[in-house]
Amino acid sequence: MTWNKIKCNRRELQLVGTLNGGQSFRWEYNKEIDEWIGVFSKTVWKLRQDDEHLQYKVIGTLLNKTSKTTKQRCDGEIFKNLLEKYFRLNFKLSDYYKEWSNKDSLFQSACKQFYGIRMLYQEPVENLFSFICSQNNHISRISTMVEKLCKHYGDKICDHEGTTYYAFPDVEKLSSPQIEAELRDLGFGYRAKFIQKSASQIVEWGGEQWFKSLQEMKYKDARLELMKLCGIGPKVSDCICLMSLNHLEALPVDTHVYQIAAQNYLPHLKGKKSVTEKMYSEIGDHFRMLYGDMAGWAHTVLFCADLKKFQQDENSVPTEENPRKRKKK
DNA sequence: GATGCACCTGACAG
DNA sequence: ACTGTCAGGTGCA
Repeated sequence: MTWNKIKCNRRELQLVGTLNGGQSFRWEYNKEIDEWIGVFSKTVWKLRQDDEHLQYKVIGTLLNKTSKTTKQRCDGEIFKNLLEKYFRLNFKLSDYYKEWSNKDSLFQSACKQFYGIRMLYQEPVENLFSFICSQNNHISRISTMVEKLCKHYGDKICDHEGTTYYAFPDVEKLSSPQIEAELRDLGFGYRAKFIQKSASQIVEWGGEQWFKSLQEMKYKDARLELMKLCGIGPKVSDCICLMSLNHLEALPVDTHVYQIAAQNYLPHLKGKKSVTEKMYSEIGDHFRMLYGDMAGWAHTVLFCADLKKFQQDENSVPTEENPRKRKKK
């Protein structure tokens, strides 16, 4: 099978920063051949880049099994459209980088090395349960937990080069009562209850339709609605708003973002033990003031720069302000 | 309404 | 090999 191509240069899309920046936990990079393999939309994808294109192959898919209307279009443009939507390629990113650079000198210096960082447009269900797993947790363990969810409760898509690939399970499956005990046995800890409980709440409130209504709501309303779910607080709620509900002003404030904010913009917040709700909204509002209505996307670029900075600084001497970070993955 | 603390597990540093 | 620490937070007292 040959590679399909979408015109898109490296300034507009940088795969490593976008796929490995903590947005999705399902992409794997093969260094030897410079290719990515991953799953979204019940489809297994291989991706790579040249200077002028994003290249892709569809390794396997369940789409033609789930709907007849899809089947007719599967040979055509459907995969290209899915990919363009996933990477939000309709946004001219370099224009936004210019805009954010003009508004903020820190962004201006950070973005030089970290161009092409895109906000993925993810599926709400996968996004929500992945980030329930993310709380108080390492990226490496989050990835294995997400894979476990897929392997045990998702539909098999295909085998490829010795690995079996699974779609992310639907909410109905995760809502069944025995799930909590099963997930505990699988090592999910206290998150097991959150997953089962949230799933049944979502089913009760209308499943996919409920997510659709959240997209149509104002950001702040959608945020509060999500926080009614068990195991979803301010931070995870903002992750979901930003990454799968198209509320690009949503801005998740985690420990990293707090550090960045206190270090560079809001010095009076330095040295606090934890992020209170008041601090949380102060930090979010500051960035929204600074960058405007796509502040969440802009802050993700800063966040990536921060992650990578620590990876590069691995051999440097840790200080109190910059403690030794654990290796990601 | 604000603050403090327990929470599952395993990856990683010492 | 063998620990202690702690991670992209949240619920509950």
